[in-house]
Amino acid sequence: MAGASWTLPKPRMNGPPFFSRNQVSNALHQMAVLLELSGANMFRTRSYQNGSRLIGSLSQDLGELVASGEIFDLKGIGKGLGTAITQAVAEGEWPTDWVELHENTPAGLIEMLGIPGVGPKKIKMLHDELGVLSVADLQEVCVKNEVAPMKGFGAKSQQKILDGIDLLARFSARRRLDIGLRYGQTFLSMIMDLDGVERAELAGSARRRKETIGDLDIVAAVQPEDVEKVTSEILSLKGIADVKGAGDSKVSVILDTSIFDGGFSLGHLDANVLDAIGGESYEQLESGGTIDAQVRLVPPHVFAYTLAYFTGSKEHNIRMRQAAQDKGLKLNEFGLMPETELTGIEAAATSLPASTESEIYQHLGLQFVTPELREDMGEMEASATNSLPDLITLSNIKGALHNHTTLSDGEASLEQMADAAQRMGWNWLGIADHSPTLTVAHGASAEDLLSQHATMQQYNQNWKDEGVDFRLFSGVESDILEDGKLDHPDDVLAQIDYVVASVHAMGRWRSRDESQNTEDLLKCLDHPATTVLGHPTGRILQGRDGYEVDLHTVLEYMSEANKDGTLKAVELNASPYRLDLDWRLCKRAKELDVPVVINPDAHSIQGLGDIDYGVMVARKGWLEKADVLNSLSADELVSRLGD
DNA sequence: GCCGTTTTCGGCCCGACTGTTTTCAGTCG
Repeated sequence: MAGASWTLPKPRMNGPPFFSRNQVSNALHQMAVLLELSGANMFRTRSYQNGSRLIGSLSQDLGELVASGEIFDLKGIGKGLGTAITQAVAEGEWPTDWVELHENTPAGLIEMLGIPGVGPKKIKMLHDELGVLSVADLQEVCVKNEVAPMKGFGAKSQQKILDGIDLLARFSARRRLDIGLRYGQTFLSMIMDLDGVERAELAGSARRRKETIGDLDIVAAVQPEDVEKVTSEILSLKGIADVKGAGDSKVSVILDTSIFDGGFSLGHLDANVLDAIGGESYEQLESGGTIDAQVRLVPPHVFAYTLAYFTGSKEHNIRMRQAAQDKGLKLNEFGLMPETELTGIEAAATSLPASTESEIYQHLGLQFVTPELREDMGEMEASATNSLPDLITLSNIKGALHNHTTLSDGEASLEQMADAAQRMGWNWLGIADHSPTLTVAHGASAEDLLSQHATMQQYNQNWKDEGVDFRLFSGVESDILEDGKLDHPDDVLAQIDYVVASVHAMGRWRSRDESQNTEDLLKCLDHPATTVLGHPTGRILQGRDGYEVDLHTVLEYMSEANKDGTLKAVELNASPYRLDLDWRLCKRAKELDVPVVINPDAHSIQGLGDIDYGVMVARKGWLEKADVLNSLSADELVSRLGD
């Protein structure tokens, strides 16, 4: 939890609204965690959690909702939370009890929540009875054998805590989507090949394409008489570093990189990213990393239910259960059935049959929800009214605008990149090398940029003459400088096709506050040459948070600008290290009619392949073909870019 | 703390697993 401060946000404005959506959402989330630790009623805790999600994904202006009192109309915001939020937003003051709870909760207790097998109740007991204030304290009292004699604990619990602390120190972090999928798909294909496995699928957050993944869940359909055999076959697969447990229905293991045939390599990393995630030793860290995996073995007739259940999310499952309840049915990982005396797998005998997840949704009168959307972010409502989006697919992609060549810090030449794009079946490719200010990335001079532009025009003419349906677009990734200025003279920018404007001076931007950063981005968008806002927050997953910025305001501003016919698009940076725009905001961009462009930000030929991750996130963000510039033909793009 | 046409109280999703107990509490997903 690097960087988590656990103080309530400070007001950034001098008048209302004193706090932004993100700040209120964060405050509610922190309150939920702190309430949990204080032993509060779990349903009360959940209210804060729901409130946090609700406010965080709000599309309306929070200041206006508060001013008009409509905040109380939101489902999930009642008298308590509504009053607290109103006080904060309108007056700049958090409720006294919120402040006190923050002041009275030692930061170490929050950190202890990360230890597997240790939850709020145990932390509270350890704190109250042994005075434990931190993970280090906890380790000490365990070693001194002071935990085992406590009521409700024992020798095994004490050891489990010590193991958990060890695990937390060794690899506490979640893994990025690309790494998780690499492990997941490899392990899955090994399991599918086993004798006795009839079907198997990746479930969990990997299947939902979350940007990071905690552990892998795989569901396998196995006849009961084969379970024992399959279990032992799984345990003898390569790549298993440790076995955490193996029962009748579940095998729990830890995988390491020996699972990969060709060894483990991350490929090219640009200097910026490498710096943020810990330098040269990073690849070594990843190649020594592990990931937890659970395989659920279930009879074939309950497979679809178990797959749906373990795909989650938890929030989506809750909504599904409520939908079942509304029909007088009970939904669990074994089936969808009328209330019965039977429990567990026995009750499955009374379940409505379903061999696919679609049938489960059908039984509930719902449209099938694709796994990426199962986050309770509006998909249940859309499903009920048969209005889920027709999501973009990889085959809709005809090109991308933000890629690098050897002119700045890319590994491949213009020719090699163009060739690779054609082999991927693309019809066009945009090159946007770095601008002069970014010296670490060998930012190209105006002269070199214009020379590259001339070369591209020549190639374009040649392809046209040869009847090849492929075109290059010349852009630049311009640094956003002080006051939102761009990094080349206007007359230079006017000659090329487009500008991707991105922030790279992260030190400065991260030290400033949200309103100032937002203001500078808006100024930069005012420049007529600015076409695309590149990696909008500058975050590096597992590396560093982005700079503070109110992207809702930025997107609304872009939306207004687009009404004049000028093109202001937001980038969804497809690098698995970034995935920035966040999927939660893709949906907002879509609602505002701000075009999204999925950009691999490729620094090599292989880097173009990162488009896959961009499409995954775009789908998770509800984007359809028409919402994304990548689906345009070269001619259509020319007309969108204007003169 | 939220919710409600069985509405101002009494519910709130559900089950497995673990380790502790001797019928259950805590944690996890």
